[in-house]
Amino acid sequence: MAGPLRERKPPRAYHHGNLRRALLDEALATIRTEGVSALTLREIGARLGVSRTALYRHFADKRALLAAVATEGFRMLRQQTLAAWEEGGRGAAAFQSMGIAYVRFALANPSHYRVMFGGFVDPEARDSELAIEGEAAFRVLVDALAALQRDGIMRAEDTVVMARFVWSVVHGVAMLAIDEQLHGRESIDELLRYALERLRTGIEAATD
Amino acid sequence: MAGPLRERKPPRAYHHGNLRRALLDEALATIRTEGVSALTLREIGARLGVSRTALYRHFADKRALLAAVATEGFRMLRQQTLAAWEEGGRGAAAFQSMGIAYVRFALANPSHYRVMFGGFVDPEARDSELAIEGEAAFRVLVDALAALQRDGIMRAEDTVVMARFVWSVVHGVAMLAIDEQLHGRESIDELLRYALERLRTGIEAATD
DNA sequence: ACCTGAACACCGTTCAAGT
DNA sequence: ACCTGAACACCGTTCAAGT
Repeated sequence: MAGPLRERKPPRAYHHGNLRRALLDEALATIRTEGVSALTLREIGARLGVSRTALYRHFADKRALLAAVATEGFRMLRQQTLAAWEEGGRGAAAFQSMGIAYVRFALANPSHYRVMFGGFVDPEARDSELAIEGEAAFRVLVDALAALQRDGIMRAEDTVVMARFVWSVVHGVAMLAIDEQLHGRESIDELLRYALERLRTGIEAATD
Repeated sequence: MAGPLRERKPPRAYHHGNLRRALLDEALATIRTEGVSALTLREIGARLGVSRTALYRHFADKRALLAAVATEGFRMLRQQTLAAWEEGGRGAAAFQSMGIAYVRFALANPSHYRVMFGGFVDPEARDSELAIEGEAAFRVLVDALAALQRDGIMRAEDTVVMARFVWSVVHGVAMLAIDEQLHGRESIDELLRYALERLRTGIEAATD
């Protein structure tokens, strides 16, 4: 549990290169392995062979580091769900793909996801980079839904409320999966498949 | 941010009474106000006018305190959802009431909810009190769903998978609400109403 | 039994100083 | 600019000791 770690770089050498990126990666790895409450700035520095205070050149404090993790997470999430929507052909099938991409992101990046939604960053400053990225990620979903409504594929109800509902479903599945409340990958896939199908029958426009 | 707090009891006096309960309540209050990452055992002790180490008579360590919070949360959740189901008449309407009771519990007890699902307690020991209470809370949902399936009200699909889906929906709504990703209580109510209605059209048996 | 006080090995953060 | 090392005010936890 303890034991001397340290070195990986010749001591006394400046870090040179992208320390900010290295700090984020090291933090992500620690969160994934030990959980976010076990994250310490000192150990991150030690692992990178860098002074304890070097980090403050790149982040104001620990909260700022976590905010950066969350911001990056929302950006990745937006890109991946948008790619699924566009590459899937922007139709009903693409909407399902978006849902799969969403949960897949959470499973592949549990550290990011936990920080994004674990209550570690307060959603204060409405104009912060974090808030902006969060909004942008949500807008991908709203826009896709609006397009499907225009084509008469989805029910013509309040788009934002519908989008929040869809978000709740995939967020719920992702959270339970990360929390290990579901048991095993197979069980997660089965739930996701079922959820997306029942979501569809719940919000699709009647075809008869 | 700092400032001397302390006292509330004559110093040097033994606590007498239910210290365990007092410790839990103080922890809950701090989590609600400052967040779980700001919870310190020393401050809990100080607030109760008790030694820093008195806590170890009732909990093995900080994780055990959090586990107790989570366990209590699952017990309350089970009682409240079960009450909604039974008092609602065990039908389709009662099922909706269960959903409302679930989200209401989360909103009324965000400290409990955050600890239950925030990744602070590892879901290790399968036979721990925590795991048992968690299973019991989930079983209320499974049993209700099974009853509705027997009456032909719900689709005759895998009950556990269906239950996990329903859980995902209410869990997603609850989490987003606690995270302040929705904006305001009115918005939360609107989403919950919509979600429960679309959940119904998604999983109810066809009536024609 | 239940509680205390000192001690230990940690934290995040600041700040004067080095290159 | 970017990094260091010492220092400060905190943590969780242990342990001998008190009632």
